[in-house]
Amino acid sequence: MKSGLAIKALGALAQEHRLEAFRRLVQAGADGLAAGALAEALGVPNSSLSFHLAQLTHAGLIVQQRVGRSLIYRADYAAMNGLVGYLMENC
Amino acid sequence: MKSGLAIKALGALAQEHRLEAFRRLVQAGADGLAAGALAEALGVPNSSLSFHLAQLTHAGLIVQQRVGRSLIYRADYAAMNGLVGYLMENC
DNA sequence: TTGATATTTCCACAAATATCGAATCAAGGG
DNA sequence: CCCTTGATTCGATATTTGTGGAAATATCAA
Repeated sequence: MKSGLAIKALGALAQEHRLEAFRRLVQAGADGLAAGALAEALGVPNSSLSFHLAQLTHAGLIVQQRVGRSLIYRADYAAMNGLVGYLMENC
Repeated sequence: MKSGLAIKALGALAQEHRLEAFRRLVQAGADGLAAGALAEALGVPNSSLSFHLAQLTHAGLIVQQRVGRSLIYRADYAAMNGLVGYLMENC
């Protein structure tokens, strides 16, 4: 991982709702979670969460898949490992 | 480490100049680096770097010590390990 | 096609962050 | 005491980020 991407990932996780959302996606594992379920769980309006999910997606930390009407989000473990690896190597 | 502090640390590292400054402080080891030396190395005005060092300090990632006219900054390895540990446990 | 559901995009606005010159503060030397 | 050096704080400004209602998009079911 190069530093530009690491900065994006760090910034994506450096926010209360996003860190919590990511944590829950990690716990949810391969099944992932629908955007709506996540919004309700976090007590955040849909539009706000959508913004945060976009940030996490843009940082490469989560991925999106449409299933029927729902958009399922999943944590990208490899990206997370890449970030931790970067921190351990460089810092 | 609890999530509030993790968010502060993530946010502190999620910036080009701060990540680079922290990286250099880690490499510098126990000797640390003076604020001025760091500012010159990064090519950032003193006042700007001072702002960034304050952010890193507030997040607990670095510590400050006055030596004569200079303020020496050092990376706090324990804090960094705490952050990585938090990420590995929770995410 | 109409309607219901799931979610995103748009918009406007509030709040936080980044930048950097100038003024200020601390410490040491002559 | 005065001057220089090293660094922070202040102040003004530009940029980015976060928020949430309303409108738009997508999918499915009847």
